[in-house]
Amino acid sequence: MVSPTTVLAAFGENGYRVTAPRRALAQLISAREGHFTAEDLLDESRRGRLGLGRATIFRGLDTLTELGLVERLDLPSGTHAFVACEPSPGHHHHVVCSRCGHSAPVEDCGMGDVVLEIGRRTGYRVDTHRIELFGICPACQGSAS
Amino acid sequence: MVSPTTVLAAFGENGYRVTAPRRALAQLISAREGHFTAEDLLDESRRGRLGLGRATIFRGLDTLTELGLVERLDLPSGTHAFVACEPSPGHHHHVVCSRCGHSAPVEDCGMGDVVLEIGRRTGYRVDTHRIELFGICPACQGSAS
DNA sequence: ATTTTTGCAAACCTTTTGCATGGAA
DNA sequence: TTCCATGCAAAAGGTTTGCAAAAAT
Repeated sequence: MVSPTTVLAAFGENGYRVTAPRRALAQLISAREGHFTAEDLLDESRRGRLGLGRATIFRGLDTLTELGLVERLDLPSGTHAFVACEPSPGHHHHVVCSRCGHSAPVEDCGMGDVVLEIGRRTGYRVDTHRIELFGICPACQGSAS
Repeated sequence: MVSPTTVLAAFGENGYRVTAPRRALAQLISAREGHFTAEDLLDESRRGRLGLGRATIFRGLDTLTELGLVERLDLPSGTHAFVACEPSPGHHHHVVCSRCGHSAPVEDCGMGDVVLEIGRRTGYRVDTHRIELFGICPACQGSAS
C-alpha cells in the first residue's frame, strides 16, 4: 500500500502542481486494494462526489505511471489496469493475485541473466522487457480454494 | 515465418471449417513480416479486395490465438498486436524488434527457475506469466542505428 | 500575471454483437 | 440438411482531445 502523501509528493517533487483533483486522485489510488482500472477510479470518484473528470483521471494516471508510482498492467483478458507501487530504485515487476487483485513487488530475481541468455541465443539486443505474473496470493490460498 | 498452409491446417485439424475467408486470413497472416494489428490485416484485405469483414478477422485471430498459431502482444504503447508463430510444443515467448517488428521465438530459458524463485519470495502461487521482450534484431543492428 | 490544470463533451479507435444470409460438411 | 461461419452495421468500450474557465505559482 502506498500512502496518499507519497503519491501527492510525487507530483510536487516533479514540477507538477499540487491541486485539489490530484489530491483526490492520490486518495483514490491509495485506498485501492489490488489493481484497478481508470473506470474504477471514476466510479469511486463519483460515488464520493469528488467531482473528478474522466480526463483528469486518465491524465493523472498517465503521469503517475511515468513517475513510477503506478504500474500499468495488461491483464490476461486484455484489459488495462494499474497497481500502485512504492517508488523503488531498481527495476521491478509485480505478481498479481488473480483472485483478489492484490499485488506484491518483485525485485530483480534473476531476470537479468535470463535476458542476457536470450540475447545470446537470438542475437537480439534486448533493451526492454515487460513481465506480468499472475497467481494466487497467500491470503487467498488460505481461504476457499 | 509460418506458411499459410500451416495456419489453414490448424483450423481444419481442430474442428473448424476450412472456408474461403479463413484461407484468405491465413494468407494475410503469413505474408506479414513482424507484428501486426487486426486493423493492419483489415487494411491489407481491403487493398487486395479480399472482402474479409472486420468481425471475421477478429474472430479468426481469436481462434488462432487459442490454437497457438498466433501470439497476442501488448506493445509498450498499449496497442494490441499479434505475431504469427510456429506451433511449438512447449511454453514460449517472443523477442520483438522495436524497429522492424520482426520477432524470434524464445524457448524456455531459465524463466522456470525465476518463476519458482518469485513464488518462494512472495508466497504467491504463480500460475501464469506473460513475458514480452523488446529489442533490436540482428538485421536492424547491422543497418542504420 | 502567467502558465498549468481541469471538466465537459464530443471525437476517436478498437473490439464485440445481433442477425439474416451463405457455405461447409 | 444441418450447423457453422460470414458480413454488415450498429453498439459498446475505453481513451484522447479541444477548449474556455478556474486554480496554482
